[in-house]
Amino acid sequence: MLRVFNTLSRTKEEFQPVTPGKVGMYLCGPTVYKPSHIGHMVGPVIFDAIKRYMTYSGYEVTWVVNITDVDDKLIAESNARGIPMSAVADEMTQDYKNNLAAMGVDTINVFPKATDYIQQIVDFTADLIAKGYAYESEGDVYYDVEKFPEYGKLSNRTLDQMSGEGGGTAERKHSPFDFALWKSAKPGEPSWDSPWGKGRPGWHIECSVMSCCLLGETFDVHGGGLDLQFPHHENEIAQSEARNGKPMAKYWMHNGLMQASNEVGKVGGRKTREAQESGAKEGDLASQEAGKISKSKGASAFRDLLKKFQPENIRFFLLSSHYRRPIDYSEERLQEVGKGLEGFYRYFKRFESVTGQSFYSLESAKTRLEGDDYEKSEALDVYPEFAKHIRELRARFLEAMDDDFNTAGGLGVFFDYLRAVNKFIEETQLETKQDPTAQNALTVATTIFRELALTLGLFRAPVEEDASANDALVEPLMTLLIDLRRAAKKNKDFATADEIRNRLKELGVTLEDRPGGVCVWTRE
RNA sequence: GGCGUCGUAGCCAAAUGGCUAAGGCAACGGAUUGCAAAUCCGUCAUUUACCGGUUCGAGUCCGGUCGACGCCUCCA
Repeated sequence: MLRVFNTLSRTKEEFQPVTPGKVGMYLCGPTVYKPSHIGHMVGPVIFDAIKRYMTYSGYEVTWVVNITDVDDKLIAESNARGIPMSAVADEMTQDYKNNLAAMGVDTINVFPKATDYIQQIVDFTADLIAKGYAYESEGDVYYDVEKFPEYGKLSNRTLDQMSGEGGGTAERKHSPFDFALWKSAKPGEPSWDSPWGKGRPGWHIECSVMSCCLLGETFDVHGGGLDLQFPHHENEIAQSEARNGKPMAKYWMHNGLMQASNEVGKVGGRKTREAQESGAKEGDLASQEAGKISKSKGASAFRDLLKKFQPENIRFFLLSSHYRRPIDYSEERLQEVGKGLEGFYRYFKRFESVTGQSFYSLESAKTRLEGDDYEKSEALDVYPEFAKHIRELRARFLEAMDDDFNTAGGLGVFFDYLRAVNKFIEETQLETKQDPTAQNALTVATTIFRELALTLGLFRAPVEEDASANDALVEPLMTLLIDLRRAAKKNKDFATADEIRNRLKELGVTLEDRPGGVCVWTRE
């Protein structure tokens, strides 16, 4: 039984979709005006794992991630670069999608763009005016927050609490908290026709409209970063529920934000504003503090990070803490996680050398029910203790994931799993003995591991080797060196054997002598 | 100022109020090895920032103190 933390109730709830067996999931995607940074990958990777796990659990999931391609920031960027807004949007959308593809986030069903829904946005806005929840003012259309009594229910605040806050010029608005559904166009700005004159959509309306068009008036999961809880998601609720008269989403899920420990300054929050107002005397200090990574300042482009780290390394890192917690970004942390990952890769090679099968080609169960069946395999029962252990590990993993997608707990189980299978190889001496019975048991155990790893989108395919590092000569040269070294060892000429190994190590190549006179090499 | 989150070992990080507080990284022993590497075995939190309370029982619930952070303004 899946349990999900719902921001609306601030508790974990049993997951029961609106329509049995089907799940509609909407994640707020980016405003495409700058290249994405690592913070933009947090949500997609987490919800990718959530979708995979839900699918594995037997749900048919439709996942929508929107692209907001019309916005003040896009207009500013377009002006700054002297190219059309649509060109900026196309370029950054491509960057975003490239990054998702690199990260293996390929489970998103629809990427709707706001500009493809202008007519629906106009209709939606007109509905809100007709129902008395919005009003026109000098070509703009505003949502009248006073008319929606539940305003603030998601972020747990009331209009009274906020009074004295909020701001900007309120001349055109009834209340400073009213927000724009439609903005009139200034000369030269991209615009569309509407009953209120030429203009463009406000920020929040596109999500209400596209989620409704694609997933229905009430869908199951609405996700996004914690920073979107207010005002974005609050406003989406106000718009959608006022228009449709029913709950917008059953479960609201918010992921914690990526924090940068020092390289990116603190950019949000009251301190900065105060610092600015008081002559920035705290500014320098504040910029040294930890703070969330923001695209409005300095975070390096994700595509550059991909040059330094394997996508799987980044994915493993993102899944190594619970999704609702903030996660600190640092290259050291990424490297540390990478060391842990290597143990898995080594095991996959070991598995292949012992059974002759590639881990990546194992056909594992696609659903939990299939897996329940598969784990009963008699090949495993030949080794009762091992069988019991493997089944316990699988149960522990599923238990962790059922409890609000505890990927960190699940990854912990993976390391126990790794030890179990390595130990099994030692105990059965599979590296030096032919033992089909033990090989079968190991294959079953490893296939179950693959089944679980795939629910997180991990270990789907071999990590790409750096093509430039391996030209056709490397393989035969390594074979030559290893043969020479073997001959030296046979003659007890360990000095030569060690020199070969040491000098290769200096070149970044590690030799490992395995039982049976086998020598394996790996490079960094 | 309002609302909220968090504080678990040297670092990272799990844990429906209930058995010995997972796991990773680092470190240190041992097995194995010609020596290594890898792997396995073992050590590494009498205790969850601090103080008090509720309870048969608290990392977990309540109150307070200290500290870190988020939102209230563009954000994933």
